[in-house]
Amino acid sequence: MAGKRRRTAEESRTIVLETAARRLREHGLDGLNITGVAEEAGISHATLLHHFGSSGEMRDALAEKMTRELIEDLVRAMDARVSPAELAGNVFSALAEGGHAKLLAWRAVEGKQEDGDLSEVRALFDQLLHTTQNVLDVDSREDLQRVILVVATAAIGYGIAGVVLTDVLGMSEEVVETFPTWVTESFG
Amino acid sequence: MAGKRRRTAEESRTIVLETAARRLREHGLDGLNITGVAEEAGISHATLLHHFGSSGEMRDALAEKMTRELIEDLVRAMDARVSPAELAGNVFSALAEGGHAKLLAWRAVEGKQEDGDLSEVRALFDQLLHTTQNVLDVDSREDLQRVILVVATAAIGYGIAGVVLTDVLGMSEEVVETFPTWVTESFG
DNA sequence: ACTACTATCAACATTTATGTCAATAACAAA
DNA sequence: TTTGTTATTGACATAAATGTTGATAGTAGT
Repeated sequence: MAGKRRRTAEESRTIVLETAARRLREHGLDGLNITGVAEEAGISHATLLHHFGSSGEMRDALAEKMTRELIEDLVRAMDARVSPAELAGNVFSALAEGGHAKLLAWRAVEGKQEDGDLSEVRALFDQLLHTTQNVLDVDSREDLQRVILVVATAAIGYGIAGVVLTDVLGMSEEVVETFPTWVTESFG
Repeated sequence: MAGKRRRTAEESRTIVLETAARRLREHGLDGLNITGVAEEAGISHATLLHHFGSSGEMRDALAEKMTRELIEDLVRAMDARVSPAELAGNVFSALAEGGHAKLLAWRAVEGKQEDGDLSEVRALFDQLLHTTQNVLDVDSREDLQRVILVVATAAIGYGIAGVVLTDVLGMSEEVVETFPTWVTESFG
């Protein structure tokens, strides 16, 4: 029926990766097969392969995109000139948010170690350490590292198992909602 | 060549599930295909299907087994008559240990909500709340819930992303090793 | 209008995963 | 020994995912 719609290569790659990210959220890893992604993206799977080379490379590209978005969220969280506790709360939210936690869970369960630009993440956390070292009430650089680590790990764990845990602990909705704030204020 | 080795049904199921658990640890979710599991377990994949019915049922059985082991580890961690901080440390270790964190990551990324015996987990955490409410230095039941939640989420996040995070934070080995203790002592 | 480039896709080919079946054989009980 | 049960498996069947190819058709530049 409809004649071929010709997009730029970048446009197609973007559509595919956005579709793949949505399917990962909604259907889990099973949603990342190229036939399904291509169909939902409205292109043939041959076209998808033309742009990415292989199924694995598409997944790698998706992981890279999601990692980049996670970093951007973290940067945004740190850019805001707010109180230390609020900054920590932003970092918590950025990490705990569903899609990002799922990215980390995915990579963990696949046994993929972070290949490439871990240096970018490293620089980011360097910045975080620098930004917070003068405002957070900690004695040493070691304590600062510990505080950041506990906030980060708690956020990730919360993003992955928060619903179940607050359930089995019988926590009220109000206590749940104020938990991120409580965590960060307990340290900030 | 070798004649048929006949095991009891339970024996075969055990061998299969142990093999599957090992493959999940070593190869990620891709390791859970029945052909691979059967081969590594030393049986035909037809036999595997005979015992489990389908690939999905084998995975469900594996998830159940791993959940049971996680609960047993938690029970063990709580049984020990130790100081509150040490108890919290044991809970931390039980959750952070590789296999268990991977189980939770797996379920999170598959979007499976806990189907069945969540009641068992609930009872366990009830016990934990009861055991700790008199020994931990907290003001209210709400604070107790928060403390347990932060220890549990930090442990899970640590099991999933601990290596990467301690790396990008540039933490020394000594600080890393004492982190679980530090977390629990900061609250206990 | 012409050309070069390449995004697009249907059809085909291949590989892998999953599931079925009928026959065999180990083991326990009668 | 005989018999019933069922764990076991090779061979086959099916389904699903991935990858390949050749032809078609937008689009930009000349």
